[in-house]
Amino acid sequence: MPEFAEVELARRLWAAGLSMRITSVEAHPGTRIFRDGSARAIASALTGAELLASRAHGKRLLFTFSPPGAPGSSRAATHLEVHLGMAGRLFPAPAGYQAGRHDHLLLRGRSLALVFSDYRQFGRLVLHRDPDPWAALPPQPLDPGFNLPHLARLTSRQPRRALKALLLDQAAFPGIGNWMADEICWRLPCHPATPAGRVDPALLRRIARRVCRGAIRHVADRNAIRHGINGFSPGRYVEHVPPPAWLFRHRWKPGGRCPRCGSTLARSTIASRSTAWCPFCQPPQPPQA
DNA sequence: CATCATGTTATAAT
DNA sequence: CATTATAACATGAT
Repeated sequence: MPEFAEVELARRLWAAGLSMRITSVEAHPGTRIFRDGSARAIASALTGAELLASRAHGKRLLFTFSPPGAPGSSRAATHLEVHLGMAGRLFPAPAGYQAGRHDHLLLRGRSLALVFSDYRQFGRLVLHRDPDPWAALPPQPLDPGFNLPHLARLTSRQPRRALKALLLDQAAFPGIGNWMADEICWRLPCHPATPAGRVDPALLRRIARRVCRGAIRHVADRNAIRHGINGFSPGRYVEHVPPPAWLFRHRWKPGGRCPRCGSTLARSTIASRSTAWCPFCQPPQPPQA
């Protein structure tokens, strides 16, 4: 499920445990979540550690922990990288929370527990020992480096590539997923199969940034306020969603209509993902610049 | 029972 | 080599 804004929300929810010392760790071994390492290695690295920092980049999360034991220890910090896959969630829970069937990692502290839950197990947890495992990452849509020359490079690099495929490329648009990609295409407005070379890079930059900011406001900010850091209620995945003026609210409803012109939305598979668009606002474009 | 789902990756095909 | 399609992953909702 998680795209840019849901990932940011997940980061904020686990940030409820900042400066908390992990007294015990429960990690279900044998699930795919730990396929890049081992549940035991994570448990032993984090037991006794303190949560120092959290970062998010695109759909990825990085939580930094002190080395287990004394604060003055010379051992390097440990980083836990989290990817939520299609159905992963992070949430804070009461200290005595009992792990459910799909809760794969619990970090227990004195006052609360941090939980990673993922019923589909497409997510993953990876341990990093490097001082900076995120040394070189592409600019995100809201970063300063996401400027016009950068966008011009993205659209001209592979001019024949479908716009939607470019939007889903995490090296180009970190954090953009299936619903945000459709939202951006709809607002441009461009048919999702439009060749990237035909898209105005300045417009693409502006709309992508606008959709990201809106998603943060509607999905991360409001849910974080509602949950509160002491609320603990994991709640449903999305309680607050973008308003009805967004394509998001209509795209999967049978007979859903374009919020702008009222046309019945079209849908089919583009860039191997199911895609919705307005046939009137986003007519197909011939593959030529 | 069949289909689909806010994602990634390995592999095959073009 | 580069782009694109497909299958696989595990579970729940419709």
